[in-house]
Amino acid sequence: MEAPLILHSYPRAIVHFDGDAFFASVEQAVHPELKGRPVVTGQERGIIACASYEAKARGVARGVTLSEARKKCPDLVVLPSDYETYSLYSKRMFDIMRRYTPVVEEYSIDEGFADLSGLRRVFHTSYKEIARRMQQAVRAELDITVSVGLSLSRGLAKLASKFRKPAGFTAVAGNHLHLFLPRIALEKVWGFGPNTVQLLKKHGLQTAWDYVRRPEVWAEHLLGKIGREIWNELRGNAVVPVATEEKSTYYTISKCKTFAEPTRDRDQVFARLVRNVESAFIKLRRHKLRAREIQVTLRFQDFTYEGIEARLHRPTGATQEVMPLVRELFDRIWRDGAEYRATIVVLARLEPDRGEQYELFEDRVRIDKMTRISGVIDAVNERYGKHTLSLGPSLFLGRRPTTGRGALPWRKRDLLGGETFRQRLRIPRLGMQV
DNA sequence: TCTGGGGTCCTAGGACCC
DNA sequence: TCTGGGGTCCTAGGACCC
Repeated sequence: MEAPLILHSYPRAIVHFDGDAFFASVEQAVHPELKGRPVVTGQERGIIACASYEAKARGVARGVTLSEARKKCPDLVVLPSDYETYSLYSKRMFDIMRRYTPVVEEYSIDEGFADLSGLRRVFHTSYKEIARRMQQAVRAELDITVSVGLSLSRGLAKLASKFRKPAGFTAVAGNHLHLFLPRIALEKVWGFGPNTVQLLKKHGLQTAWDYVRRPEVWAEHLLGKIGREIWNELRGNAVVPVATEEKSTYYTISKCKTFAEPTRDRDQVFARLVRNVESAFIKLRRHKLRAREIQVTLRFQDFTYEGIEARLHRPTGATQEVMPLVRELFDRIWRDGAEYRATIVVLARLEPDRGEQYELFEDRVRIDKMTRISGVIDAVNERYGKHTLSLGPSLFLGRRPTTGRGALPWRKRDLLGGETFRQRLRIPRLGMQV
């Protein structure tokens, strides 16, 4: 038999706080006249990104199209997303949390963790009371609400904060786990997605409690490392620490855009692809990174994909530098007559952009020039809006299509064959024909 | 849940090398 | 030339998250 569940109340005290309908709440805080009204954000995409609780009460949910939402709720207030303001509120929220402990993890824009372990003496009060003060401070200073969960691990704290929303407060002490976990369905558990839940149900489990009652080795055997971690976290054994250092860099940067209408028009699709490439590179430069690999994928009407990737000879942050290559990749995977639904660009093998490193024989003047052009484009777009200034067709139309030529495109999740082909190009030198 | 956009991490299996 | 065993690195793809 496994070790018993922890019985004392808080061997560690981890708080999870989760902004309630964060974007919509921030809008209501900034525009108090919107309080009590059904507010949604996401106007720019035509799909609801976040719905206030008033809107949710009227049946308006995230992901729904605006036209549908308006049918349900004619007096809906629809706002464009204002990420700058949301980020500002997010920062203030985390600053408030850090007044209580430096051990704060910014998990996403609207949720985070804090480790209060050992702070009862500092504050001369209980963990519950400290967590409540944090929650109240956010409400008092930012005029938005957060739901708070207090428990023994990140995994449990997260379940607790979801248990009551909005403005909920749920503390689950070690001696209450046997009351809490049987009320948590498997699909609520952090880290259990649809596939895992299905698998666990096949083994006769229904709740988080069923899961932690199985031996640890059983969990690990079935679900691997993740399974063991979740098992421990749910039993109150905090195996995943609250990570304070901010995640400063990316492994990949991707941009993906679905068309309003599927199309067979080659120029249309290519134009969208170019726009994605530009967006991806803008983000890349903003984070002072360079890419060594680019992947171009087209999505068909039936949700299958076809893509190609190329390793760059030299890491770059200059959009123009890869445009001829993008053209070539596109030409290789394009299929006449196919109906396309989206373009996806992924920049990978990112590395920090620390100054320039030229290799022998590289055209230093040209590279400098392209880097400067990118800088100017960013500055203009920063000031006048994204894509105000973008690349003209001449920059990428210079190279002739190279369709055919033994191209072997890959198809992900090919429903017919089930085989995966991936074409890989190693480009010895960037084709630059500006 | 009929499908929006942007990420991360883990793992099995192949390539390659003693 | 056939047989082992073991280590490392890399990659594709699955699964999950907000």
